[in-house]
Amino acid sequence: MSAFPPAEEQLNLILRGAAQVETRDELRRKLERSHATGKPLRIKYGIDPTGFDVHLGHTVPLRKLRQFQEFGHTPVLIIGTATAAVGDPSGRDASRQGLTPEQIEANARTYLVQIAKVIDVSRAEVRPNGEWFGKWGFADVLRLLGQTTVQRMVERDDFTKRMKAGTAIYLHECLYPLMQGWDSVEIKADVELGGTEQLYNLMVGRDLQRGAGQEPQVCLTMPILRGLDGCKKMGKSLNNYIGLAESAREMFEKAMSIPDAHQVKDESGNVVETYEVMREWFELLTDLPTADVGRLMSGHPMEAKKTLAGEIVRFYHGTEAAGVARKDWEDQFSKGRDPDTINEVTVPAARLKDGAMPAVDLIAEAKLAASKGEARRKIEEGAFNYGPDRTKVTDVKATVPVADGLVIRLGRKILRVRLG
RNA sequence: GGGUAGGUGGCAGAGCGGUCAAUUGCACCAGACUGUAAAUCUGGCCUCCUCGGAGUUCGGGGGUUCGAAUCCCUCCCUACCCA
Repeated sequence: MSAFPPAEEQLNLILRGAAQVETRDELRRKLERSHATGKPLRIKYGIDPTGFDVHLGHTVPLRKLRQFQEFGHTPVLIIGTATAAVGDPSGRDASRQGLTPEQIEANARTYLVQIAKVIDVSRAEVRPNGEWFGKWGFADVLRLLGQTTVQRMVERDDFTKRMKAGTAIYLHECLYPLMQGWDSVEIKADVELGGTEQLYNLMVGRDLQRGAGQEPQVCLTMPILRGLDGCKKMGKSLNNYIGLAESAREMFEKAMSIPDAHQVKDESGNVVETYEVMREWFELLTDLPTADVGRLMSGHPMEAKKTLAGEIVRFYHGTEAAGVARKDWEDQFSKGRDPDTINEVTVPAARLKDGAMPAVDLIAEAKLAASKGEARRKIEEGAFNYGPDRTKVTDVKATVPVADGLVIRLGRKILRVRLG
């Protein structure tokens, strides 16, 4: 008796939302065998600890991994401690900076904490790939390099683009796909997950596994999540992401700011293609059935987006927090009231003169603007106001009477001042 | 090793002795409009203030000049072609 659901049933769910499978038949066979023998499949997902934040873009494959886990398969998380030092060239138009071991170590820890919000890490295998690459000598590296050719490496789209654009491609970047592929050999992966831009790297894993006499892994890619701009890939470098560590409030607000749709235009300004960004987010980030999404999308876009934002927040912060975040958002932006909870900033009481301080200083002190010059400009633009009746300041030299608990606003930003 | 073209503000990309804190586009911020979306229009986008100015910027260092992002020397870096 197998604890696994029938292969066909698993297959249907697994393929939902997926971009590509190499190959579908192999996946079915693996699922059938696992169903028959009761032996879980080993599902690999690799993440390079290159920063502090895991963001929603990562969760697209992670959620797929979670689905496998719920069926009873074994997630194998590769923490790219060795590969992070190289830097993945995939989808890049410039070479990526390698990191120091200390940074990598610190990042790896924070990553796991965040990943635990999506999958059950206690029931997953977590393997830093420094585990094996750390033991390698130069001869091992050479053997790995002998597994591919310059032609095959160079035919990749991202390298071709960089060659054309004349940006540097370093040799060590060519090593990256081989390393990632070798991880699959080490852990005997049955399936590897990744974004569509990972297809090349994933396929290298198949070759290396074949070379090592293993059954090649199935490559399953997920669509790339667009960032807050609704256009480019969500990522750290573009600062268009929602991090898993962010508060319910931040998540909700950011999710609400995504465009409903994004239009791609040609040089003469004609619309070539339109993406329904909101629908993509629904499909990649929530479990709502397709029918529900369709119904929401044909209703009022703002309602649909509130549902979307609420679903995202609920997953990471729970139902209650999602409700609060929604109410706060509605208060602040729809009703033009202050939300119940406002971030606070402490201003030293010594800065006050006769209970007041120059508006420019207040704004700079509260970090609502990057510099005093910017604060001045924002005042002139009429972006600053304070207090319950939203007194607007337009005179650059004006002072603001500051009492403990005063609410100040600049554009969409809002803060409560505490005297310290 | 030889040759050629380059390194300018978050990115792209002008400028090639004074009028350059540096045209323009993208990104970003704010205002109007609104659904805090998009589109559109407007303003802003190195820092400081007493708003008139002042101080630091154009790969690093040095030099020529009354004056340099712009000329010279040197070092570092990149791409392309040849070997």
